[in-house]
Amino acid sequence: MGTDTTFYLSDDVRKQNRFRILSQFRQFGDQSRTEIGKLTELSPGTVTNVTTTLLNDDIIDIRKPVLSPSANRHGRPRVQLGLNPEYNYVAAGSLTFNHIRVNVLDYSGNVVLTAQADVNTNDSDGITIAKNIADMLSDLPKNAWPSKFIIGVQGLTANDGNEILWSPILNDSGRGFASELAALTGADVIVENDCAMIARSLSSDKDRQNTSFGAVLLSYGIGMGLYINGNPFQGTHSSASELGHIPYRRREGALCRCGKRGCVEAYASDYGIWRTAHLKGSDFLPDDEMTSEGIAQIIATAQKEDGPARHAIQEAGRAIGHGLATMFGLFDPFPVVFIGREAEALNLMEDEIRSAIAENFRFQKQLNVKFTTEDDALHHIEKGCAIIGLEHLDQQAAFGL
Amino acid sequence: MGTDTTFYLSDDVRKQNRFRILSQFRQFGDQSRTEIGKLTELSPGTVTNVTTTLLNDDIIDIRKPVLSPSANRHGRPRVQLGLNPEYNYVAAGSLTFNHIRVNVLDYSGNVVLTAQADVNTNDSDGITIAKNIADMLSDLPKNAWPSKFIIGVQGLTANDGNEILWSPILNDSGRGFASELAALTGADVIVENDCAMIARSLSSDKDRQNTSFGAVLLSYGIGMGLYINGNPFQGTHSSASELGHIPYRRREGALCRCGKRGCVEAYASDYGIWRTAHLKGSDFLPDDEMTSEGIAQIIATAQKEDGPARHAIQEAGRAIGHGLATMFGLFDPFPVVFIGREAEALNLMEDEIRSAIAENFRFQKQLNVKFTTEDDALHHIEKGCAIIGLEHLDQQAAFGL
DNA sequence: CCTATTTAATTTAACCCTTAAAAAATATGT
DNA sequence: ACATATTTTTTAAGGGTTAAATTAAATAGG
Repeated sequence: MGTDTTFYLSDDVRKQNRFRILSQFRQFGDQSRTEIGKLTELSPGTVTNVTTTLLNDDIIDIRKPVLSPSANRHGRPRVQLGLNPEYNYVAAGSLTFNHIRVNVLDYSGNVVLTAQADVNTNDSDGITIAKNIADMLSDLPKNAWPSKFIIGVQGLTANDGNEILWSPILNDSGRGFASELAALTGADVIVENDCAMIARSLSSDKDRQNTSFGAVLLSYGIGMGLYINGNPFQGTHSSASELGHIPYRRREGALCRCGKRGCVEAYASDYGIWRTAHLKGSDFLPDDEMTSEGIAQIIATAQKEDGPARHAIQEAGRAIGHGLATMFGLFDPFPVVFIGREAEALNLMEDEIRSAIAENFRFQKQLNVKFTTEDDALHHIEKGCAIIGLEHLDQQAAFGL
Repeated sequence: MGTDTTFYLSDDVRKQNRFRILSQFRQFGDQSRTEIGKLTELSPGTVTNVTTTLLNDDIIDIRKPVLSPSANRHGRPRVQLGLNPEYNYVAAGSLTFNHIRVNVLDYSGNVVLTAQADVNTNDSDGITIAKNIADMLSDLPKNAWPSKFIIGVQGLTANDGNEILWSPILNDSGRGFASELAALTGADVIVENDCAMIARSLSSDKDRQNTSFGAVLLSYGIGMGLYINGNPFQGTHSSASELGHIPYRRREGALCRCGKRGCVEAYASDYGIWRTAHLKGSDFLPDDEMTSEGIAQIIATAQKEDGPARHAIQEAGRAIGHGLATMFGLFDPFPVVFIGREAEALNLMEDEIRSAIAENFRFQKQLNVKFTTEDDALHHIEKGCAIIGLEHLDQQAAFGL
């Protein structure tokens, strides 16, 4: 929380308290000054001072002077304050294989626009992709124009959010769409790893506050977002934590879409499962013949009967277990949330995952890692992006620039 | 740097600036108030205020009013201030296979005592080990008694420094020596991972400020300490980053001292190399027959001629390369510092390490990671511990408790 | 209807910290 | 001695926070 700027005069204290109070509104919604004071442990006088300047700056708003229905029947009623929706806007989107979806949210977090479109991601250049995205905002009134545009993308993104370093769904030109989009919209464009955003979204859950967990996305690829004791993990310069490309079967391994052999992904992603289920050779990379329906079919069949489909799912489980065991050795064990199309087959792979972990992980006899599943990966990617964008606005509002 | 406590009143500002100034002395040694002011960007008045209270608290000291020989010949001479050596003391030690070494340092960082002893680490209980360590302080005058005792140990240590979770050189009772030592000495005892301390020591190097790097210890085991953009990496609850136990040859793998098969360590540690060089079976775990001299012999032979010794070193290189490639996928590539007995054979393994990385690492065509070597692992372990201990004292002096 | 009671929010006075500017201290050079 | 140079301390002003007092705005009750 907060920011670790140099911090040595009282001006910084004021800004810090401004941010503190904005975060309070962000997390718990509309509140009275009294509540803010109690929860932030700031004195009533300070709350008055800070909220007065926030009101003057149009960052917060006075809501109807409703007094909580059941509570305090006596006394002066509390005045509810809340984030001013019109203070600023952010766009939060997801860019997935051949598909774009964008939400625009006001400063208080309400979605004011949702749009989606199909784009040929792999074959388009950056300008085309940027235009497609920008066009989705055409219905937006000018006064609701976003100043931040956060997009979750499958692939490696730079820590500063300025660059996509590698992506399985974008070519070299397509990777550069962010700067084009910034030029077209005038917004600050930030690209983030899809799984990091899922984790960001899940981390706002009350039960995950300040905990460690990994969000594993099982779909077109195998990705992971990781939180360590409440902080998002990042590599030295990218989103990193590439669970999908941990070596699983080095030498004799199956071909991975990254070009190498034997990655976890080559066995555990949808195309890996498809390949195993259809008894194709380990060099075969499915293309158009693999469809969403085909994958759903495999999962359904695997649930019903023992056979190639179920074996494929189980092999995926072993690969994932191997990858998780490796990660547990480097990051310590953490609870795992599975999400994405194949997550619904977790019941079929859980035994394989757990025994692969037991076989590979050291230092602890019995390791009972908690597994859960979540639905709707796209929703969480976009929610994570929205959180990032709104947090940027909060910092801007609190610290100025 | 600093601490991320809640921060909302001017009292916190003062403490923060106190810490700022102490860190300045810690990093650059004796200085005048003017220099402190310039480097910390605090005003002369503030420097006077803070140094006055620090002087009153006996935390800093007035040095001889030497004025720099060549510089300013006119004007009032600067008064050199410095950390008061007698303010407090720390002990910094290393606990390695059958050996203990301890340094006691005064608050300004001077070593005032060095002692070492042999202990049967694997067969001793916690009380015995603690007594052995405490006895090493017997020559110490009471006024130089350490209030912090930091010890670097091979194995997994808890993030809070209170516990050794697993160690190849300690049995279950031995692992508990820290609390016994605290009781015997009255000091706060903190246990830290040996490689994390090596990395801590190296991170204080000016060229490594705010950078990323890994310190790989090649000796009785394979360990690693990792810095990510200037911050020490820690797992969710332990020192983690166990490079040595990344799966390398899962199924057909050689036996590792951790009980599993095919770990990187099973090929790259001294016993792994010994085993390969002596053409022993993959289940053979050498004991007394493996000596320091024997390892030195293998390295010397490998340097001279092609044969089993050199092949063993090269196989070690492939295992290390595999481990590093896996880490690079999870943390992004980082420069590596090799240290420990086998580091001097880096010239014989570098090609194998690099080609194993090239074979396993994705996302980047040409990866030119910087390799360097460093001598005297024990020295760096102890220096890292000393830095930790003194930093604790600085925080105590600045923030009170 | 008017007043006591209760709770919320603001104002006031005191305190702490920082900084810029002025003053004091302490040397050198002539 | 006296002017000059540099370092350090002191002073006054400004900003932030808090505890306590005050003001505001509602309910309850006779």
